[in-house]
Amino acid sequence: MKGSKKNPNFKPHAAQPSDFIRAKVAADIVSDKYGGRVTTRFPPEPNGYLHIGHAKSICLNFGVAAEHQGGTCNLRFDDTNPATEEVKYSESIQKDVRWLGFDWEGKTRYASDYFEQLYVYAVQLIELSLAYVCDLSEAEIREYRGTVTEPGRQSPHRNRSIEENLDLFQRMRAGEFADGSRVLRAKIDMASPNMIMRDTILYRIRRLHHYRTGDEWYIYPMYDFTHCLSDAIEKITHSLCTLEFKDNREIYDWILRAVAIQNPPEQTEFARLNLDYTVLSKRKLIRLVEERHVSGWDDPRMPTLAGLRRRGVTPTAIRTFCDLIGVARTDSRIDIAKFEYCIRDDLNMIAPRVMGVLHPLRVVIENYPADSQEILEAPSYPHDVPKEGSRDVPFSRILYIERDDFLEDPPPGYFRLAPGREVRLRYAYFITCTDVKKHPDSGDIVEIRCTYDPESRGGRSPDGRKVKGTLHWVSAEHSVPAEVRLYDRLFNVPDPEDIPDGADFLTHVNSHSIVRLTNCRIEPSVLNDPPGIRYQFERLGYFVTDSVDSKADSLVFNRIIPLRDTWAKISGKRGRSEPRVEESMPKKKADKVPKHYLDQPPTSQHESAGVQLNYNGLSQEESRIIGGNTALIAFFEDALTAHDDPAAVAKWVINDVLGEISGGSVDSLPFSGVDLGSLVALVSNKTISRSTAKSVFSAMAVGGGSPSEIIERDGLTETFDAQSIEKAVKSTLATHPDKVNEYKRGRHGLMGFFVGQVMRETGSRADPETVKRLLRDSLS
RNA sequence: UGGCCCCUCGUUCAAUGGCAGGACUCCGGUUUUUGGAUCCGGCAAUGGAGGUUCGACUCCUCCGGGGCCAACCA
Repeated sequence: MKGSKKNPNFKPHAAQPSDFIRAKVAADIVSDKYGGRVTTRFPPEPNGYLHIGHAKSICLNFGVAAEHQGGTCNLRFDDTNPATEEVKYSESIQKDVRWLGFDWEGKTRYASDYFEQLYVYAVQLIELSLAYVCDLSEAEIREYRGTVTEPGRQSPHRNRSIEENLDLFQRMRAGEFADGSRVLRAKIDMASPNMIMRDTILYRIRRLHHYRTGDEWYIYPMYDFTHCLSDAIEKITHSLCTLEFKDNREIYDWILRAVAIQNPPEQTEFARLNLDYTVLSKRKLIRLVEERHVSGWDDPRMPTLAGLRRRGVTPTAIRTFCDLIGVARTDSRIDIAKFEYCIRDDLNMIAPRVMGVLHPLRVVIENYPADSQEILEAPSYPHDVPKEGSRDVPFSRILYIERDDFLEDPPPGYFRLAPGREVRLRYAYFITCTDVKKHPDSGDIVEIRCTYDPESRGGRSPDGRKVKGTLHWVSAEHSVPAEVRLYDRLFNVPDPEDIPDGADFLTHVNSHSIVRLTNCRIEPSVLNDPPGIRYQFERLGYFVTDSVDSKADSLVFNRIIPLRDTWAKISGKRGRSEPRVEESMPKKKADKVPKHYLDQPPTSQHESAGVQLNYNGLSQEESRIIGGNTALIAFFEDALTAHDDPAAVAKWVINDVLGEISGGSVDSLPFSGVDLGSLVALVSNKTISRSTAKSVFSAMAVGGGSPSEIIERDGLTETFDAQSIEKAVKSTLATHPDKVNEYKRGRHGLMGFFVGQVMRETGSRADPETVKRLLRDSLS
């Protein structure tokens, strides 16, 4: 309403519409459908925790609003089911949305705040004779509803008087009836092909304590009734939801129309997020928690925002990810690598570097005095990260390096430490391995003996000699002990929900998804930092202290994500130190080569359907298509009265008219069959070209009117003779010399481009065949 | 099986009926005191068959494949 409201999320330099939803919003602003207003909402039910799938919806709803001056996005709890909803969920959801970086206009909304208004709307529906109280039991209602292939039957209570319905509904509210004994239903159509529309249930009786309204209500509204009206109450303009609500759109519109909402909000559906190697359904997430496969909703392996936060993933990474994956109507499953990329990309720029050794191997620097030590200054960020800062790193005679940074018998391509080899200790010295000490019984390597080059302090040798390997390390004496938890994907397969009948998705949980390392050593500088800093442990990955278990005197780090590890890839190992899941299974994908497509002639199944039209020049297929639809037959025959050429008219009816109505009815068209017929006549007698006719057709589809009027109005009379086309061809070629060259070099696909340019220049009035001929002549 | 929706590189998102492009992955190379990051380059797609059109990823038909709907859940 008021464009002056300030929007905390407003991004003044919004990008161009980048998906179909933003395109629709932009179009609605141009057409001034809601007075230029954009109001969205994020409507969670407070019965669980938010996860990364919700993040997609949050980013979309808040994002779309933020991209328009004065745009707002409400946070509204869809709290109509007292059986499952709790304050703690409501609170955690608000916390998570804020953490993600969004804020909502004004107060938090609750559908439960609208219960009284909703009740009034329900009474209105009853008075309109569009709703009735039904006494059927739950099982009976199910039975009366029919199935997807059979129509349902009408409830025996469907035709109660308005007075009786009013009375009963009022008494339902007053608590006179038992739970489940009665419901309020919309009076729609028990034979509707859309199951949702078979007298949709609007209210049910529940003697339950609601976490906000307490014991005030005995009846609670259903989603389909509540959601559209809540949107209307909040003057939402664009109600965005996921694909599975597509069928519900019909009842959404039906209710708003029934109670005569002006400027009703419109629902648009988009595909929900699916991520490889994880599950995102509330039900499955609950099982992971309740059956103790994870430690809780905030287990760092969980895809919940709480889990991601504890893991150390940044809100920025999640928002970038949501931007990157886009919004569409295609069911999809995103490659987890994309998410990992976003996490690393953000952390690389913000995480200070420290050194930590996960699997310590003792190194003794033989020529470094035992009673000596020194402090090395190490930058906190590499040269390519534009941030300042450094920390002190102590060096001494006894060090730890990573166990797999030493190999007694290295394979080709390995350029870390090995007997006789020289490597660099990062920020410190060059060292050369002189000896290996093994356990007398097991033969395990227990210690490496090395010498260092005092001249190479800082990691550079004055004589210019190069070393290929650089290792991270800590001083044995100065480093601090820590537990480090390594996380991996929670499931072994890309799509854990895709399971054979009777199987359980839990059989796919990755038993190695957490590995606890308790002997790790971290450089002491971390003791100076407050908890919660996200570090890069150099050469290993990104880590953060665990917000629950880490204490000042017993550090616990979570690995957020490992660094990319090219060596692991080369050497055929996965990861650095922990068992990995088996390689990705091939994804399920439709068979690209249908095996039996030759089996059935295309029309065999439909020969008997509809009326077989009998006009000269119509193919069997054409007459079947038109004959299958009585409105279309009438339209077709109307057209014939204006232009008696069945073959030509049929092509327009089938290829253009059907395209225009896309599944709807010809009756909704703003022009008549006669108009179409006269348009075809103009093409047939060459008054206008076909391409001009296409423009005229589009204009007719938008505003109606007869072809001749439109041609007159828009000045589409044919004026393009060969000479003026020639001129347009010349100017087109002159403005695209580079394309001309490419064409002459053999890129003949450019012909379409040239034709398109000339057609545009002539306002689609030129004859394309002439254009093409002239172009070919000029380009040869 | 009735209705509705969807099908473009391995993945994902683009392309007013007119040059099939970007990102991630992968593969090379550059660079590097992180086998990270960077930079450069490369591989790679319109599910199939017909039709309309000068021209089809786009419009029409059929086939194939996938998804959603038969809670007093949302």
